[in-house]
Amino acid sequence: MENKEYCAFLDSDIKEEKTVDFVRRKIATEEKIYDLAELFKVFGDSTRTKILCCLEVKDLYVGELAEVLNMSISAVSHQLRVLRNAKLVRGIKEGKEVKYSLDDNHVMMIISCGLTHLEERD
Amino acid sequence: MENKEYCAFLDSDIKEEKTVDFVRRKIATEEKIYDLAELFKVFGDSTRTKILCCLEVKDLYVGELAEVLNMSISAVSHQLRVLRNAKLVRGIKEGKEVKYSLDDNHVMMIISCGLTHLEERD
DNA sequence: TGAACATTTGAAAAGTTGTTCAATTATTTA
DNA sequence: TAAATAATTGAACAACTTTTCAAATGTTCA
Repeated sequence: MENKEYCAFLDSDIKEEKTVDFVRRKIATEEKIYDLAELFKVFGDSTRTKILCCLEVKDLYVGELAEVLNMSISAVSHQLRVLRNAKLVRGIKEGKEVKYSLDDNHVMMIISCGLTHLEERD
Repeated sequence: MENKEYCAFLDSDIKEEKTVDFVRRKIATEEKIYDLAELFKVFGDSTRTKILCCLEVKDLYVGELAEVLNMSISAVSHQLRVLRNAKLVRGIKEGKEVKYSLDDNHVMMIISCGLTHLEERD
């Protein structure tokens, strides 16, 4: 900074340094960005996205989901665990069966946002 | 359907069949869900999400992004291509350098949706 | 209690993704 | 024109993900 009026070369160096620091200071924390990416990763698989779309229509048992998706019950169950861990769906035991439903209303908001982008993009 | 009043066993079979068909009919097309998952996959990596957060603060050159993220220029460039293909960012050549910016305003809407979910979840 | 059913779980195989390294392209400037 | 700089690209490797298969868990009901 004290070199400002004496040396144009150093000055431009300092300016660039500032841009980087400025951006670093303004963006969300490392941790928040990591969590955000983890959340989107969950939406980033068409099996899981399809499960979410199904559950928006109607709460469903694991076996029903498997039938709709044309997939093995085991594969669906594995994906349901991922969705459960991300708190996107919830499973409630009803006798032998487990009925799944969307866990909160942001799920469909996020999906709608995505669909809007797709529509305006193409 | 014509068995309805004669056979409870068959009837419950038919009901279950209907649920599956109902859900299948109501959800978005296979293709739309696939595209949606592909879009979210792009957000599902913390390097890329961080790039988007940086570009929200300020348009930046590839080298500046690399410095902010503390990554190689090559790694950043590879990720910028993914973001470009998804039409989330745009690069404009300025001499030797390329200045990147967010391609549309849904990008930050999608990210905000995600952040809101995270905040209300924890 | 034991058979039948729905779901979950763990491990392995097949496929995908992200980073690195080296080479290439494109632009500026000496 | 040659050297320097910024960015892109392709191939290879390591790390991770998704599905499958087999086994385990938990619940109902005969």
